[in-house]
Amino acid sequence: MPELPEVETVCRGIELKRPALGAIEAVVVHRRDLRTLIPRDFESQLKGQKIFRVRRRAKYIIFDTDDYSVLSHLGMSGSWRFANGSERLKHDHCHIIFSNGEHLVFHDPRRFGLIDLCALGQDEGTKWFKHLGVEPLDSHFSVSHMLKLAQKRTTPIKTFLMDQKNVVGVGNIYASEALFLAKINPLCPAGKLSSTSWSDLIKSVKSTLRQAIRHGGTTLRDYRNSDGEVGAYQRELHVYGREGAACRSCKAKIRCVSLSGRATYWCKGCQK
DNA sequence: ACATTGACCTGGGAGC
DNA sequence: TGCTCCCAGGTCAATG
Repeated sequence: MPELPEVETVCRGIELKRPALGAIEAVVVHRRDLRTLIPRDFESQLKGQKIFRVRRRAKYIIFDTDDYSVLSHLGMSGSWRFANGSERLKHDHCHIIFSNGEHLVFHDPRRFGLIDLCALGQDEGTKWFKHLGVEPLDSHFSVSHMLKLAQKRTTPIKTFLMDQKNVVGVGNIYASEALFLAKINPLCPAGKLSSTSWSDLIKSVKSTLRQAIRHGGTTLRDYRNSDGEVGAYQRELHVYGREGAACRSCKAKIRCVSLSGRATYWCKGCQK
């Protein structure tokens, strides 16, 4: 479910409450077998640690503690939420219990999510981060960089944009939305984009993601922030999920095609 | 190296 | 009500 704006929203929500949490009193793992196993010594390593920062890299949430960086990916259906008591819902797989009584709970029906641990600040060297591309809200996401990466690539630009080795954080919703805003056909081979098109696309990706963050992300079904609230960006979507509806710009019918097995929404009138 | 496909897992909605 | 089928915001391994 969650793309960059949703993950960013969760990070900010947790960071807001972080100063009041105190130290980790206990960690309870109910189910270890997520996308990979939660490390067997996860509970003992984190006990007594204090989280001093919550940050994001790509679609990963990172909790920096005294000695460790906890890496968490939400997969398609994962969430972290604050809970008061030790309530345990179906698919709650891990509770982190703080000295102020708050519980931070990882919930993930499909178990595509991930919780892992590395030494503090060593995240960039892990297998999860090693092959990640540039951050889309960073200055390194530039025309020259993307032109070079896309050189001779025949894969559709929409697929290229979603490949985390190129640029991170853009998933199925925001890829369609950014391409619509940039007026670029999602099927266009990545290597065929001119520098003008790349310039438009980079601006569109940045503004789409920033807007979505401002709206607290997109909730199509499951997504909730750490306080259990839904996002609001679903009301702003131009093409995603709107097959057959009239384009907000040219009134043509929004189309849906499958690219690399993912539903891809676009407007034939606007995106040449 | 690159492009494409299926697998991972569960739940919800559509159709019968 | 219940069954089957298809779909879902992500990533990775396997295949040409």
